[in-house]
Order: sequence, then C-alpha cells, then structure tokens
Amino acid sequence: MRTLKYAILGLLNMKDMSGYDLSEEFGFSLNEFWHASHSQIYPELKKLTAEGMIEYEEDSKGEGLVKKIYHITDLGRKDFINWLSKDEEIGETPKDVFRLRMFFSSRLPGERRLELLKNHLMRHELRISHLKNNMTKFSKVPQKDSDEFGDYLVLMGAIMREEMTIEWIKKCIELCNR
Amino acid sequence: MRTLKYAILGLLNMKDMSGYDLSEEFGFSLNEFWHASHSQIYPELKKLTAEGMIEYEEDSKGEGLVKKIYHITDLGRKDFINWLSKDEEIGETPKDVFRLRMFFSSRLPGERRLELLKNHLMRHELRISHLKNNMTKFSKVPQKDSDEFGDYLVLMGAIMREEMTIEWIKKCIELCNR
DNA sequence: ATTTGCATGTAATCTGTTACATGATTCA
DNA sequence: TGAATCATGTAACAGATTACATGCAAAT
Repeated sequence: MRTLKYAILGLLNMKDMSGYDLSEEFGFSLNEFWHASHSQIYPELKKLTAEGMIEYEEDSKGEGLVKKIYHITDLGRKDFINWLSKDEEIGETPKDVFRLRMFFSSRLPGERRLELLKNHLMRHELRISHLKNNMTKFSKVPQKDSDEFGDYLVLMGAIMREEMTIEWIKKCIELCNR
Repeated sequence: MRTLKYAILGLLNMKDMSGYDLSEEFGFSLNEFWHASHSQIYPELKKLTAEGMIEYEEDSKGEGLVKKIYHITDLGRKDFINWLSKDEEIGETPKDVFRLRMFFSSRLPGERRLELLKNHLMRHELRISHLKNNMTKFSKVPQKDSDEFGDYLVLMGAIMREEMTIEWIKKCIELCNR
C-alpha cells in the first residue's frame, strides 16, 4: 500500500523538509497514529526521488555539511491527492500485546493479573497527561481548511483512545476484584 | 519479540489443535487484537516443534489425509507462562491509515472529507453490531479463572474501542459541519 | 460434475526494527 | 574536551502479506 510514501508526500506537501526534519515529524505530531524511523525514511526518500515524486536541493551550511531539503513535485502532489481521496475499507484490527495477555490471563495467579493491569493503567494515565498537555497548544478549534485542523482532529482522537483504554483497564480491574 | 509464538502456545495451552484450527481461532476470538494467516502459522508450528515447545500426532482419518494435532510440551508451557507474566512498556501507537488521511484532510474538498468520514462511520457501526452480537454468547460474566473470562474482557474492550471510534468520527463530522 | 470447505505447505515480496557506521555542529 | 544534537546513510534481520501450489472430503 506504500503508506509511508504518502505520509512523506503529505508532510512535504505542507512544507519543504530534510530527512531529519521528517523523522522529527514522525516522532511528534504523527506519533499517535504513524511512526517511521530514519532507517526507513532515507531509503524511501531515495526511492521517491527516483520516481520523480520529490526533488531536493543541497543546503551546504558551514564546510562539509550537506543537508538535503526535499520538496514535492507536481507528479507527487497529484499522486498524494489521489491517495488522500481514497475511501478504503477498515483494515485488520491493530495488534495489541497487552490484550493478548489479558485474553490468556486466567492462566496467571490472580494477584499477578491485577499487578499487570494496574501498571498498565499507570502508563496510560501518564500518556494521556502528555496528550492533554499537547492539546493546550490549541487555544481554540483551528479553521477547518488549515493544516492545524487535521492535527487537532487526530490529537482529539488520541485523547479519546487513551480515555477509552483507561476506562477498559479500570473495568477489567473491577471484574477481577469481584 | 516472537509474539506469534506465544499466541500459538497460549491457544495450544487451552486445547490441542491443528494448524487449520489455529488459523480459525486467529480469525475468530483473537481477531479483535491479533491476526495471523496460515502462511505465517505453518512455518511457526514447524519452528516451535524443532524448539521442543510443541509436538504433534498425525490424525489420519480416511485414506491419504494427514491432519497434525499439536499439543504443548512442558517446556512450551513453562516458556508461555513466563511470557504471560511479563510487565512490558506500552509499545508504539498502532498505525492507522484513516487517521493519517484525516491529519492531511485539509487538502481535500470539504464535501469529500465529509463523505469519507460518513462512510467510515457506517463501517464502524456495522462492526460494532457484529461485536455486540458476539457478546450475546455470554449470558453472564464468566468466572475469572475460566478461559472464557479473558475472551469476555477483550470482547468488552473491542466494543469500547468501536464506541470510542464512532464517537470520534461523529465529533469530526460535527466540527467539519460548523 | 462442480463448488465449497478442510488441510497443508512454500516463495516472493513488502514493511519495519535494530544494529552498524560515519561525521559535523553546538553547547556546557 | 566531551556530550548532546544534527545529519545521513547501509546491512541484517524479523514480521507479515500475497501469491503460488496441491489434494481430499463433503455437499449440492
């Protein structure tokens, strides 16, 4: 499906960037629903350049340093918009190791199961506090035709996902305590 | 991390099964949080047999048909319980193509964005109705030391996940309609 | 007879992670 | 001067999907 390709094209469609900048974006705004490490990004950039989807200029600041600033081409933009408009089926449910453990958890001593649930709860409570903190960057709902609007929607979705997870774990704990 | 290994060991710890039976389990109860196709399962069974984690008997019913019924060994059980008890960090957030699209959705005509959201909503409403229908197999909350209890917990979690997703999409539609 | 389901496997490819490898710049 | 950050890449491996490949049994 080449989703990484479209994630990169989408980001470059917003702003010219280097491979390093892209990997920072993947670690920040996109982090809650897509991730890619630099070892995946650099080869993909090479491939996209060969395909004519993107081009770069070398920004040589200082002496030997060469930073490649990529920008999207018309071909790339066309391909991206076409992908963006696609109405796809829901894919395979995402894999979740913790849920897999809970599925088998009757084979665990009761106290251990509770420990795992409580620790998991703490981690998700920490995560939601980070997300809610990120949310403060929006003083109000952004304009729906702005880049920030998409950012807002998915951050809202991430918080809701964490709230649901916390609620689920609490229910599990409750049922285990009966 | 060899999670597939432990998913298989966990299932065989509940009940002796063939590779075919296992792939049916992955398509049914585990489906909401783990999936594996037969082309992944058969090589893994071979590997686990070589490692002494599982063994099989050939069930030849009829003429040439050979069905391999696998069972877990003591070594496998020990390894499984050890894995089950592990208290791991939360992994990378699962990848989500629809959320990626919504992140970039300001580049789409407003009507198209709404169409995508509404179609996605319908698909999740269909999915939740299937899940709620599955839930009817439990007339009451199973005993917490039974295999059904884990099944119950994760099915409850799957329904909550769908409810959250539906709520999120509805909020997105609302914000897009302002 | 033909299709559907049961049953098992391999090969090629794609996607993603971890480790390896290098070197400049900036800040303490 | 040493550590952190910026910056770019490759190699090896692990995990997962799609396609290829075969054959029996049961039902229509």
